[in-house]
Amino acid sequence: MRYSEMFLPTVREVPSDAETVSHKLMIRAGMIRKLTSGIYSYLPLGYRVIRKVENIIREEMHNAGAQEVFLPMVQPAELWQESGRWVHYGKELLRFTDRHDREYCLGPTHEEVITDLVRHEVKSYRQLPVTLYQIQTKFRDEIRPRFGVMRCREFGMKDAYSFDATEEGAEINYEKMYAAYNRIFMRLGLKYRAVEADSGSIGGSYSHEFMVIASSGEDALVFCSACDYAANLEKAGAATGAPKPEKTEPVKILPRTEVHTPDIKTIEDVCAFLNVLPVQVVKTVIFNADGSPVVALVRGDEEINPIKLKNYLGCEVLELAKDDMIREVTGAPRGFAGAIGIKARMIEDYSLANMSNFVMGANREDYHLLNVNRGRDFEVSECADLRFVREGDTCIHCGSALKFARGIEVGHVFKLGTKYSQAMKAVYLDANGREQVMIMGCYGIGIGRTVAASIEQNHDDNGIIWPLPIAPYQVAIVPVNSDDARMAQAAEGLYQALSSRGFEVIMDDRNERAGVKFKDADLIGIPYRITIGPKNLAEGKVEIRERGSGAMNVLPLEQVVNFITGAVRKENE
RNA sequence: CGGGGCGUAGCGCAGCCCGGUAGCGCGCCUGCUUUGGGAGCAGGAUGUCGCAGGUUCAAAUCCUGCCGCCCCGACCA
Repeated sequence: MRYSEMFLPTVREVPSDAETVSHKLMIRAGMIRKLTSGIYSYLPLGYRVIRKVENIIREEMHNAGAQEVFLPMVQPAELWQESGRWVHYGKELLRFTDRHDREYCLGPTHEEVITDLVRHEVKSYRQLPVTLYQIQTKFRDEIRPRFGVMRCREFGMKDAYSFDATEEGAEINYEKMYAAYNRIFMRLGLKYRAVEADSGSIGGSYSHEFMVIASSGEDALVFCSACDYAANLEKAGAATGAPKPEKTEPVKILPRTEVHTPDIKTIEDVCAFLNVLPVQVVKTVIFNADGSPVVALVRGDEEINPIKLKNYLGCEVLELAKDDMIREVTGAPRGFAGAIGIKARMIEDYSLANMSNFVMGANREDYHLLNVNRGRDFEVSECADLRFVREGDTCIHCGSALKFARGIEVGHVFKLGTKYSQAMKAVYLDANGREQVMIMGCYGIGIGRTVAASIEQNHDDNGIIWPLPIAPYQVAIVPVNSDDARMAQAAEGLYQALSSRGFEVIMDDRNERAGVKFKDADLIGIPYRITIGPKNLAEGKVEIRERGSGAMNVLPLEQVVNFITGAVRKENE
């Protein structure tokens, strides 16, 4: 396209409310504009990239046997009441009423709608399995939208849903999608990692997140330095038993004593006051699990991972106990809780395994206990992995050291099981004529977020560096001086030649100085720039520069088409 | 929802403390010059100073209320 005719408003100055590189560059490159908090318009350049990503996803979905549908965004409350999420989804679900006072919501995801569709049409095992997907705008009323399209309220998402008659079938579908996702993110040219994840409010038995590695990422991920284990920090399993140097002699159990610790509440304070190390202290944390108190014990230098605890308990809502509940179970204010005599269900983390003669709250205001020992002083019947792993911890699979990285979650695959099909009665008749509940899976990719993640990974000081498969245009033609008839003519010739062969080309025919054109071409990240300048043109030559590597080639006009064809073909391999 | 900040030309900002004709840079329009990394000169257009109310002879500036946006936290596929 001719630049002079394009709606491509690039800006030199960075908008003051942009924080991340991708947000700044998407605005500067004229890809997006904000309408209101967390809601963005895509301009032509941005939308071209979106469509490229969508089409790659479409191809791989079709290869994986999924069929495209298009589901409503406005959904009736009844459906959500049936699944139970009208109550549980919370304020992220934007609800409203129509003129008849009927209740609706904007779809933040589409399990209910798709389950409703399939339960009406699928009656027999002969019709299964079926996998459907759509690319839709979702709305989630995020508490705090940020980072441009990375975490916004209205966003484009590809979501696929599989329905199977058998567990084995569901597994196969999950594997198919997992493989398709790997192909998608590979084709998009992203450095990513698939990690084990918690399934969160979508529910279901297990899931993987696809994380694009980026220092600006909102999520922490953990991976093994030796084997291929990788997990979300929330999910990452800690090796059982605290790593302890081998002990030669049995520990002498010392008599328990109570010490006065006025206003000493945190582990840090306790350690300083009693001159002990955090590894000699047991942290006693009281939670409110669906209204009942639950006590979790962990070594003083570790942190409780509430998601692990929640999954262990299988409760609906888990939060830190309020002061009155703490007083109720410990008889003391916050800061002095301990295991001895506490009135609640108690679970200890594996990190307590080798501890003896440790420090603990006394369940009495301003007192702690020294030389507490399990068995003698208290018993805990339940033991589980409750703590956050830390960098350097041992891998639960191979025992090597774990490493940390930051990532942007761009895709998530869930094995849902029967959570929705059960609640919404999506059933079929099996070969024996018996009614069975369908087994579901769901698989999402955030489109806009994927684009932003790509920019986070592919940019320099001058702007975006698009990987060829998602570049909005492949080639930019820059005649250094558009007033010069010979340059303009050469540019026009190349433009026609490349366009007619199916390449996507921007011809910068603006009456701007060369510097401006170069800056814009760099900013919007076009992979190949063909510069037509006076000296080279006098010899019938032009210059081709690669945006990413900066590699430069000067070659005769008539070889340009071949060069670009070859370069694009090579990239696609 | 708690804490903090901001709202003045299309964009980025100054002016506000200490009330007195609304400014700068970029962009935009016109002309001339210039033309390989965001040009120079000359001329020009553009504002209900977020909204509402109050104080005052006089409010961008002081006071009250509201709205919007951003950041930190809590929360969350």
